[in-house]
Amino acid sequence: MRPLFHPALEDIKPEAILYALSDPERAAIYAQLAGAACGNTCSALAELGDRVIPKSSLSNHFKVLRESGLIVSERQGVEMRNQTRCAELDERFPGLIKAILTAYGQIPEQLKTG
Amino acid sequence: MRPLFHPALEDIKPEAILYALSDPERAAIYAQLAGAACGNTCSALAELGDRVIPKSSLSNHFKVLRESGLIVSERQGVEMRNQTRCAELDERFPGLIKAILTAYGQIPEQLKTG
DNA sequence: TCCGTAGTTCAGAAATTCGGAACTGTTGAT
DNA sequence: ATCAACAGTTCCGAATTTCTGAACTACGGA
Repeated sequence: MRPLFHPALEDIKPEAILYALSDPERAAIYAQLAGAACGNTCSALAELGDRVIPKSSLSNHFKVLRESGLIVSERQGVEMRNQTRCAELDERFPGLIKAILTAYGQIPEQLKTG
Repeated sequence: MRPLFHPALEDIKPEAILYALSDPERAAIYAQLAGAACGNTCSALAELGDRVIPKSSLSNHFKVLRESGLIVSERQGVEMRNQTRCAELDERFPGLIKAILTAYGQIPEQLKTG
């Protein structure tokens, strides 16, 4: 497996963020991660709405989120822990993530103040 | 020519907004409109960066912006006046547009306070 | 009526997305 | 050591979307 790519904070592009979150399924995954205290695995999120997301699609969603700079993924044994880069991102693009999650009506408690 | 479709405020979807602005060219057009006091025409924006945007592409960009709810277009004689729906949108998705334009580093004066 | 201008629509090529099947890497059992 | 189970990735073909030149429509002026 290829090593996972994570962009440096300064290389994160707004268009990549917007693109990644313009897919409601990905946005829901991201919102879920933003709400989870600890990192979440891939398969834990396979069933967000009514449909079951195929695992290749899910894997791709995580890749898009990761490479846009929204999340960090780290292999932990057989599975993958995924966490948001909220704090970092808010520094680079103030208010952006919060406004997007609010627009989707998915703002988690942790982000409400700030 | 078919009548132009504009979604009602309550029908505007966050994913459509994000998608529309995830294209840097469209975002630049939108930022330009947001900065212009009066509406702007299509062809006035044909040359934003270094490349000249083909007019069919430009027409499509405006269509995407319009149908996502970001702008209103109105025929005025032979040309088209385009205006943003900033105020309305900010009511529906507080802070979203401002945060996006800020992220792109294109926040116009009019939006800086508020 | 005929021409020029602004923008839209059409259509085919190119690029992207989706998802099943095969594969990789890790853990635990025998 | 070998095997099986599991989490996730990669591959690749089908379906969808995007792009843009060319044709077309709509309006205004001469």
